[in-house]
Amino acid sequence: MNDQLELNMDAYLPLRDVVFNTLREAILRGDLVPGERLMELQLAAKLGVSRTPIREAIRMLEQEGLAITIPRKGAIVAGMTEKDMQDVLEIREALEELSVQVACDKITDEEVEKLQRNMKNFEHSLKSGDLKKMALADVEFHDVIYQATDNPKLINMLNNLREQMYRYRVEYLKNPQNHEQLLKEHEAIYRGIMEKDKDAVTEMIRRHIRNQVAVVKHMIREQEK
Amino acid sequence: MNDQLELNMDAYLPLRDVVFNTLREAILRGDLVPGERLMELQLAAKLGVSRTPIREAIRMLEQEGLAITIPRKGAIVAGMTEKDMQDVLEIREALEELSVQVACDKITDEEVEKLQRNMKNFEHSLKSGDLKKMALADVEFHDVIYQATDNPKLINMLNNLREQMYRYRVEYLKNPQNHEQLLKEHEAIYRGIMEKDKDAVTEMIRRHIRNQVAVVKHMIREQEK
DNA sequence: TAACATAAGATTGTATACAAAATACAGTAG
DNA sequence: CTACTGTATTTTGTATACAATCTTATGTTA
Repeated sequence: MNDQLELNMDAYLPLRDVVFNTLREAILRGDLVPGERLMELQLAAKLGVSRTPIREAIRMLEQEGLAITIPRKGAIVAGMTEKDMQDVLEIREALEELSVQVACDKITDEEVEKLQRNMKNFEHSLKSGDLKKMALADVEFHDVIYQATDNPKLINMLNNLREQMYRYRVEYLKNPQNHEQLLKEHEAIYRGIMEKDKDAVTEMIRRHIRNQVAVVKHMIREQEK
Repeated sequence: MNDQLELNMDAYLPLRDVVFNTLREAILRGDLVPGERLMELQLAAKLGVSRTPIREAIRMLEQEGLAITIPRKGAIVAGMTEKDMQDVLEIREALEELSVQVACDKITDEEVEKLQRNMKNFEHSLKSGDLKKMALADVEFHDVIYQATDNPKLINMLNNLREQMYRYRVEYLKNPQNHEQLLKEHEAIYRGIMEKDKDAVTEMIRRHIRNQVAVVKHMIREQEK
């Protein structure tokens, strides 16, 4: 059923990392759905490797919150209830606020320019109608801010939190009603950071996150049926 | 040299979890020092298990930031530079602030009572002079606040962040000069939460964290020599 | 038919075996 | 003495084998 599962052997990485990336993306894309069992032998056969790298990849997924394993019963893809999403967004709000505040202090002129470019790029992507492009452009916009914090651990956490809602993100972008709103918010965030107005930009990023809560929650409620 | 390494086989857990906990504690205690190599065969021999659970445990440590592995070269215990600590505390400050704010909204009367008990317990532990006791009582005090947030992901993150500075925590408590200060801060935090005064308690927890920064930084600087 | 016991099969847990890469080292040429 | 090269050793990467546990199916009894 999951015939999308295919190894990318380009890079000369240990198989555990290749398997980890493959499974991670499959989960985030929704090819592997919450609750689905991750059976070692089955995955090993499908990916053409032995159980060893599969097991190690599962340990890594586990620590990222993407899989849950019950000893001697096996691993399943972690689901996300409405409560889980609320919890994630609560944390994300705090850390996104932190990141824009730090960014106001540390961002360089080049990075501000890059932020502007990526904002415009996002605007273009909305017109293209290509969902993948939009999602990528959105990520790239926020990434400039993350990078500007110069705090690798924070960047890592934010990427992780964002990843957790990736499945719903694409759905969110499908609805053109959200586009104008998103664009306005990006512009306001950009302006705030450019002017290093911490209070304004904190308020903006807060709204930016909160606007996503209701929509994503609604989607989860649909899905849980 | 690390003869402290010993497996605790009480619980009926998969060996990977037992090994993970063992190594984690050894790292946090400082028995395994930053930069030290985690060699599979050596650890397997020392702990009396095969390489398989060792490798899986290392994958888990990696994801927690306690170990770093370079493909085909092996894993080493992750170190903490002054910059790393600063980064951790920056994040911790934001999440501790979040946790007290949420706690103000959600904490129950029983939990407030428990907070008071744990505060007094911490006070007693200071008088006892037992460092382990102090560290535990301190953890228990803050844990009440964490639990009150009713956000398991947040609790997990905060525990993880706190863990990262555990090695320095004990050193911090060794100096009696810090005791009175700590006690005052705990009292102020308790009072703020009891009165649900978000602004006050946010300010207090911020100070509580920041007071640790200078001291811990100093210790790292000593250690890096 | 329902409840249960039991055996067969499937799946995870752990150890081991073998392959590939990295490292250490000895010897040699310059 | 230094730099290099080839070899031996160590260490990690991956696959496989065997054991323990869990699941499922089957059949038996009430």
